[in-house]
Amino acid sequence: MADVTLKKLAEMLNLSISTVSRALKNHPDISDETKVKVKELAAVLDYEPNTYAINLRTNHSREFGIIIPSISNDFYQSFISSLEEEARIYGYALIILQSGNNQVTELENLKRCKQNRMAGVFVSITSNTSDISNFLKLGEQHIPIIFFDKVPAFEACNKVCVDDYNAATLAAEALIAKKKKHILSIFGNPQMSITKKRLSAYEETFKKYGSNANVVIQTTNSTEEAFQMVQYYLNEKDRIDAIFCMSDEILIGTMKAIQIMGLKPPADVGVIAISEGIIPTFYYPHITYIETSGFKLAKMAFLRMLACVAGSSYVQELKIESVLIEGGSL
Amino acid sequence: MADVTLKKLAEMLNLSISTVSRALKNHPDISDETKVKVKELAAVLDYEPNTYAINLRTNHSREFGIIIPSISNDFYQSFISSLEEEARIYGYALIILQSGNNQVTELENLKRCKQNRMAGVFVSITSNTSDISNFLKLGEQHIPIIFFDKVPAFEACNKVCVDDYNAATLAAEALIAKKKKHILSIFGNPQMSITKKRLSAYEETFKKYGSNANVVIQTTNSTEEAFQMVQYYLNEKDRIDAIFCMSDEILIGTMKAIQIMGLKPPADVGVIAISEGIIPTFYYPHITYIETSGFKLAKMAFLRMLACVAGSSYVQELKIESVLIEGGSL
DNA sequence: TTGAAAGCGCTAACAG
DNA sequence: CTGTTAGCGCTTTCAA
Repeated sequence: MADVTLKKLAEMLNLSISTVSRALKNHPDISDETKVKVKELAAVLDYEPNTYAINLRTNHSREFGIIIPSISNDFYQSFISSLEEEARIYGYALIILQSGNNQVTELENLKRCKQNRMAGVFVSITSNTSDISNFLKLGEQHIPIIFFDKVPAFEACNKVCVDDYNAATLAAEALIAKKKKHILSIFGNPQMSITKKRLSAYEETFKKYGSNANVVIQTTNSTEEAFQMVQYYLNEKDRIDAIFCMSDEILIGTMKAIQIMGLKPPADVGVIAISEGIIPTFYYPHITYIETSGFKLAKMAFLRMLACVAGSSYVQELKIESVLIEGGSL
Repeated sequence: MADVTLKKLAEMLNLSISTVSRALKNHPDISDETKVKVKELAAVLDYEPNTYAINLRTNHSREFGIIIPSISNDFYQSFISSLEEEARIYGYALIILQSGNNQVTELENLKRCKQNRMAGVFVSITSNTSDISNFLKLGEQHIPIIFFDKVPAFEACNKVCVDDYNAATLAAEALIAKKKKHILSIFGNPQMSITKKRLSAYEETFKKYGSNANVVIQTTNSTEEAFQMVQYYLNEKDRIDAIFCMSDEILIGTMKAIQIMGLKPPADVGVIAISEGIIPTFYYPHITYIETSGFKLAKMAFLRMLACVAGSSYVQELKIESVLIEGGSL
């Protein structure tokens, strides 16, 4: 069966193409009688407007691009999942592009977004991306860009991210409230701005409360390293009484070590993490964590995008406050 | 800066639009001299063809749709991640549509794929989808459909999935090899074909080997239920010596129960699962599992899709063999 | 070797 | 209230 087009409908009804077009969109100029006739036939023939023609004509599509280092990450997963839901509700489609944390691929993906004249692009940059001039170029083409999570330091762009100071502060406060005295605190790659922010807020909080706790700060790049590190500290004579994990990755290594030694939180050692929220439920008791939810962030990013698409031209930096979720491990 | 079009290039070079178009695509009719001239200017002005116009003209796009119950699932995540990589390499974009395991949403998504004249669609159906006539309609529009993972029972369609018989057989064989005698075997929703297949292969294998093991079969719908169930069985006098988990979901509940009771695999109880492969590494020792990798499945599905796009019209059912990954928990 | 022209399906300004 | 017309940017016959 060949495609049903406006032309075909028009011919069958002995109307002009424009009348049919208008009738279908409820244009006030068209008589009710005609509207009914047209709509009926369209329904019968299962007419569907040709998206390509509409795109060409209007010079934009209802597609958003999203460029992320990798989809294999609980945070991005929840972000995407949530974003797709919103997008669908508003009649937009979501196109996923992974950069593999590689700047070259990231740029290629950006180019695709430009070529395909996306309605807008969400970006979480790679850890090496410093020059964002290429991203800003899309702005000239009136393609709004919303940076989320891993955002550039550059000021004049739309950003939506987790409030890292807030998250780390909450974690420190929870440890202080539980009167922990010997705390192993494991942070991620010290080069990343996320680590810097969390670390400084964490340390400041202990100072602010005049805590006398012995806070050991360590950094690591992998689950495996965290695993080794925690084993080492748990074997010391003056054993630590709590562990703070800056990320899910670190939490996984930490819990492996705790399990191999046959220890049980919170009695043997307290555990608290900053997490997306899935991993903490894999253990018993659930891990107490500071939530950095991709869901909420996605809702916020999407709202900002809608505003930009609608013409908002000013730039905003939005932050999401975290909350403490008690799991029983601290 | 306004968009650069063929027309603009043609005017600037005093050539016709068609000549410019042909020069850009290396048409043999065009002289080398002209080609160079045109390409140079195009490069300088950063000419980019208008995708919308091309789509309209050629009546197809380089976009694949993928409809899944939810992206929040390790298996789909690895599948999508892998599929996106392949797609990008071949110049295709991937559009994600979640059905939320809801048939109505699934149908809406399908409609979108049709409306947007996707080059092809990958589908993993909801657990309730039985009527796939709507999917097959896309075939009439020459939009190939590849079903993966959760595939319909209906014969005449392209399917790519895990070999469930094989996976369950491997698990049973591993348990027999370890001489386990009292095995709690937890399966998922008994309505789903995946459960039926795995269960029958599992039971058959014990029979085939003439095993005298006491194999307790249970089914469950959630992590929480599995958690309760495992606790119950671990508290019995004649305690089980191994647990088989049909899915990651079940494995998580199982491990929670094992942890709360302070038991350590494999000495206290053996554990084996059918899994995507991420979750088993969260525990120590790693869980021994039968791998059902989304990565491999995606590569296969993509190849099949390319063939279909290229015109292959016959229907195939492809299966992926699983492998046993020793983690140390059995 | 190049150009002219038609047309993909739709929208919208303009004219009746 | 309805029709005519031009045109979005590109591809592709057909003609020169």
